[in-house]
Amino acid sequence: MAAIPSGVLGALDSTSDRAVFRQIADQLREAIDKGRFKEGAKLPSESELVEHYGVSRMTVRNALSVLQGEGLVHSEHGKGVFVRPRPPVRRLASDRFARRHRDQGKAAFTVEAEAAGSHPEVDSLEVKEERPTQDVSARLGGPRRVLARRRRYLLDGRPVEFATSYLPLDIARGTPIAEPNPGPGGIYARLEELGHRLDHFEEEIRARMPTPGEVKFLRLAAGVPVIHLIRTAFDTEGRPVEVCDTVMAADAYVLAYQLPAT
Amino acid sequence: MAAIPSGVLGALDSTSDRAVFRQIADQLREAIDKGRFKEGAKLPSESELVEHYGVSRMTVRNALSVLQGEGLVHSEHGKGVFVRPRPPVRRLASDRFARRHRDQGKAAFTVEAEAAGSHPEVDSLEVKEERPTQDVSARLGGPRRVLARRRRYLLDGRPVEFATSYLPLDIARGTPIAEPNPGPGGIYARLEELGHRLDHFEEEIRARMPTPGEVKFLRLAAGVPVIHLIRTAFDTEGRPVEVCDTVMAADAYVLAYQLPAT
DNA sequence: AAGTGGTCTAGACCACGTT
DNA sequence: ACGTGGTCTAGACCACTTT
Repeated sequence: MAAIPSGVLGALDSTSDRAVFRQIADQLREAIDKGRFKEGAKLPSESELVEHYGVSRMTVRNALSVLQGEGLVHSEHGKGVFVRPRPPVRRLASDRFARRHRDQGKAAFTVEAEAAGSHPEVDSLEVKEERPTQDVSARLGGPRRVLARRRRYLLDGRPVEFATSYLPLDIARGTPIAEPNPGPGGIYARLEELGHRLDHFEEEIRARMPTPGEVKFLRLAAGVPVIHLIRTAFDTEGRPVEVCDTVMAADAYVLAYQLPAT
Repeated sequence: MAAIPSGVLGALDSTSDRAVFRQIADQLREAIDKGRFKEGAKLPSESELVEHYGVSRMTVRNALSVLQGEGLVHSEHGKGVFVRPRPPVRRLASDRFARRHRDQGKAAFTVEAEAAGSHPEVDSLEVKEERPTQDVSARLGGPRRVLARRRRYLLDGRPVEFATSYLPLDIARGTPIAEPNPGPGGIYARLEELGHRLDHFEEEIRARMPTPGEVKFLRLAAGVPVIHLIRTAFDTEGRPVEVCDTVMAADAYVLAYQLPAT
């Protein structure tokens, strides 16, 4: 067991009334912030920290779990605890649904990811008719049944987003929208071909900790929240024609919007 | 010590390879989801859970800390562990900076909160000149010094948001913008009076776990992320005239935007 | 085989809140 | 005084990864 290089971590202040595990967490956090442990670097092992600070292992683990909760580090069984690297971030611009981005043969996600040098994938596509939740139904004007399109997006093998689109059956049934692959330009292009010219979108954004199911499906590290985005698309007659419910790994996204000053 | 009512929590599955503390967390989570423990209700005490499941106290605490990390429960020293109630949510609409909302004598936050029946407060106002971070400087076109306006917003005594506005000195120095109270309509009204008619805003949104400082300042419960919003205001000549850096308690906000389909 | 983190036990003492 | 959660110890055994 290697000793911890001197100067990297300090000593405990026994006169302080701050809990020992918090002091240890503070020192590790500071060392990370100051770059003494760089992104992806391995922290001292639990037993090294036990020896360095002269405390029990549970106290050290308590300190490390604080940092995990903050999203600063992640642990790998049998390997160690590492400073969590920041994954590449996907920027969603407010013009991402502009008609001009809809002309290509590929989905917007694919085009954009390849432009950024990433390898995009879409999986777990499910298309079925179902009964909407009360919230989705209300947003769509009260239909009793809807078409649901579910898919998961991955960048370079990492799942980053899980989305479900809901459309009223009277619009979507029997159209390419009900097919797994709706064709070039996606369902928005199909909606316009069906006479529902899109007028605007409304988006609602929340952030929260993920459910255990979301942790699994998005392979989220500890301390990573999700962004929950609900978008409603309106046609030029003011009718809501689609609700898209999206859960995103918060460390993989930055959302950008432009607001008028008028 | 009261026994736990039968039927509320099940028994452990010793044949499962799922860790015991996870099984306990699963059962408590399910009981909360199904409403067997309602918002604000007290969970069984640690010693009750110890007795019910026949495990050690650390195992029970481990289970409870899982739920805390998910933001489902919070603990109060000496009192118990409670299902975390959802605080009232503040909805930020995309027209919140429209000129028509700027005519009143009060700040937008105050007007809106009172309309919603809440008691708004603004505190810890600090106005000073300082050297901007590299990021803020770049967004403002590269000034070496800026005016910084810091304030914290509270609703019904609870801090919900902490914001700092940065403005180039050549615009703000010696104007009402550099005063603690910039007057009716806020700094955007003053900017327009100074000849910087506002054209549009750009907002960037991220979500992450809070730093220890943010936890303290916003009195955040465990398992509550923050929404980090950076807004840049542009005048009609295309010049960035303000950058506002805002950290919000994620459980107190929903952001709403409207996007054009063009 | 050796080192790492993951789980669990059975205690102990303390600080906080209520009765 | 008593029940609550907060902190800490000193072990134990296990599962995973690397040597």
